[in-house]
Amino acid sequence: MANETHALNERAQLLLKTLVERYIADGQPVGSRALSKFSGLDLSPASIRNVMADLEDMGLIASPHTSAGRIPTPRGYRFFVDTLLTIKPLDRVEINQLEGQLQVESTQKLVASASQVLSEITRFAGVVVTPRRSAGFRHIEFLRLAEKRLLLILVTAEGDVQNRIIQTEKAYTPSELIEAANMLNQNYAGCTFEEIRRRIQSELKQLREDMSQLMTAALAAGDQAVSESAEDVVISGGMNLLGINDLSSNMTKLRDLFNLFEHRATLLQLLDVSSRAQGVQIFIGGEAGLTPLDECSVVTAPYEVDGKIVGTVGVIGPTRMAYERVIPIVDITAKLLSSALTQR
Amino acid sequence: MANETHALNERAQLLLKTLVERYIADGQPVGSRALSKFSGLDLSPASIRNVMADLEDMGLIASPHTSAGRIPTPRGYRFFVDTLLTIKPLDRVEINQLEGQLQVESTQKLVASASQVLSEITRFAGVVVTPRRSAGFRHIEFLRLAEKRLLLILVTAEGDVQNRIIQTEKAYTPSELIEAANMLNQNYAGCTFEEIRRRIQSELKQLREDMSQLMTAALAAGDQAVSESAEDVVISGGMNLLGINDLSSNMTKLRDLFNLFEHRATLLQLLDVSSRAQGVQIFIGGEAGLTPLDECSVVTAPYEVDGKIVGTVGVIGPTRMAYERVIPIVDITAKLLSSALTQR
DNA sequence: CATTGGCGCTCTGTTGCAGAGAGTGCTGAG
DNA sequence: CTCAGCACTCTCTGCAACAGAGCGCCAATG
Repeated sequence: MANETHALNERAQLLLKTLVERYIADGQPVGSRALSKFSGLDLSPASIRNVMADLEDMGLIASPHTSAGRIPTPRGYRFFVDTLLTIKPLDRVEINQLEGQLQVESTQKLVASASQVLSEITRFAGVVVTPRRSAGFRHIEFLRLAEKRLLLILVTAEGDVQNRIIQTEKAYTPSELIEAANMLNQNYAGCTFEEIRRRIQSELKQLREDMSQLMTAALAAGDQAVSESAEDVVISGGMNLLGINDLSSNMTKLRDLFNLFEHRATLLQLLDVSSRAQGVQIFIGGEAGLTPLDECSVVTAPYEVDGKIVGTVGVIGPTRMAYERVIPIVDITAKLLSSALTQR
Repeated sequence: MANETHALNERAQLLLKTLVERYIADGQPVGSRALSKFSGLDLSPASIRNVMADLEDMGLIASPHTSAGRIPTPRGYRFFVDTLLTIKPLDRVEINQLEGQLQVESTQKLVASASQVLSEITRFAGVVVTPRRSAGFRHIEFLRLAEKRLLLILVTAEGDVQNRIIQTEKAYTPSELIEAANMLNQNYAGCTFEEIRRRIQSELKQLREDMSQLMTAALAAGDQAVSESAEDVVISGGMNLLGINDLSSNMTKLRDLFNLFEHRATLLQLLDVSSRAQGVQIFIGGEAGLTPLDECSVVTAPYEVDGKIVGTVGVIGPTRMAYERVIPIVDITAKLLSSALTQR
């Protein structure tokens, strides 16, 4: 027993690799005979059994019961994706296809379509964390709808547009509205609402009474607009997971999973962690500490605007997924999203 | 055998009613003994068996196999909801609860929250068809974002706000933009874009060249905004259907159902039909002609704006659902939605 | 000493079978 | 018309037997 240390010899690694690949392809436990056929090595099943016993001792594979083949453990998957996996880059064609399906009209649509594209192309669930907004604005405008109803139009620093209808106590004249908008735009564009509030507070006495009312109403609406469109997670194609028999065998587990989807908060936490890392990250099984994700893996990649990470895209699927395909897809999607968001 | 005609005598009706009620409550086929216990009539199981045989002959109930109890057929359900069902109106409390959960901020939110409320309160899937927009506008505004980028703000006749970013070939001055917006607002407010297009075409020569370019860009954007926000169906809580064992017993059926959800077009067709009727409508099983809805029922009610029907709300659940609860819920939701939409 | 063929062991999945339980249809009596 | 009783049918469960798959171990081999 020389190889009980962490260093797997080359043969053991190759065997583990083919075992994982075959299991991902078939979904069936892999036996020594099958492995001897597909490994490429010219070894008899008996020899392979010895190696498999070692791999099992190291906690990389396990057998569901004495007389079935072996399947990878979470640790086995981890070793596989970390050191054995050979990812093939995407075709130019596939990249174009991805790019073509992103809807660039607005940030919201962009994010939603990214999630949808991921789910469609991988046939798993696509998730995207929407960018956290900096609470500033680029431009503000009032539009008179009715006697005492105003439409507040807010162009955020990211170039996104928000609308809010506000009720006022007093009826403002068009010129008053223009004056107020001008004042906000000229003096405070780029500031957060908190900053504006502080500064206005100190200048309050100089403002006409009616104007200050309008200002505070606008600030409140702005705050609300920003907080409402805070970080959130968009999930597409959750239904796809129904088709995965790895999961659907266990109805309760599946329902737990969907429950997790509805409670976005916990999911957000997981995805936030991933946004601290640089490239593609992979969470296998319950690594994230979320039990409902027991037999799932999460593949994520952060995306950025102007070089700053603002969110995360990813895919949730069964642990037994074709990583070599999913990883580049998530990677490219994150990059496409980054460039689409930076352009605007 | 005098009662083989369509006229069910009172006793048979009562028995059918309790049978359906018990089946809806238990989900188990109902046998003659159970029926004799719960019907309230003082009959022995043997007599009841005679009546049940009649009901089976008429196609109102059926047995899954020789020695199980009976379950209602689709025709049985239909008869039940048409003539036997006693619906109890909602509590004041429940109505308030419903009302409280509707988010009235915008039409979109209102519709989305209606769907969500329905799904949460019934624990089935909630569906709402968004109102088809009349293609007119109430107010239009241009906002300068950058050199040649304008933000077009469109307040629709329904009071909804749409934004569109348009690229122009020429850089317009603020005063030109205001002039263009004023012209559109003063002359064409309330018209459809098609009308405006026709009228502008004839007046084209009188317009300055650069202005006409801006106008046509605005019209195109307006058209797009309107067509994009055409009729659509919003589905909430599709996941709820996972919990229904009536359906989850059959994974394939469940998947078909979710496929139907993704292809909104077909669903839209069904819900459109329902909008022609006046009050609550119930589609049982495949009555709608959609096979994936085999073991489902759809309960719908149209909602209106200013007395004109503009959309449909409803619930999709298992055929074995508590109609006496679901029907008033859908009914009230439609009414609340109507009044919320009419107020604005 | 790594490799290999062989043998016994264990576990699963399927099949056949018997018995219990549930519910029906029918019949004959009140 | 109602009802008790009886035979019949169908499902469900547990049990036993059996084939298949795969492993571990051991002894033989180059």
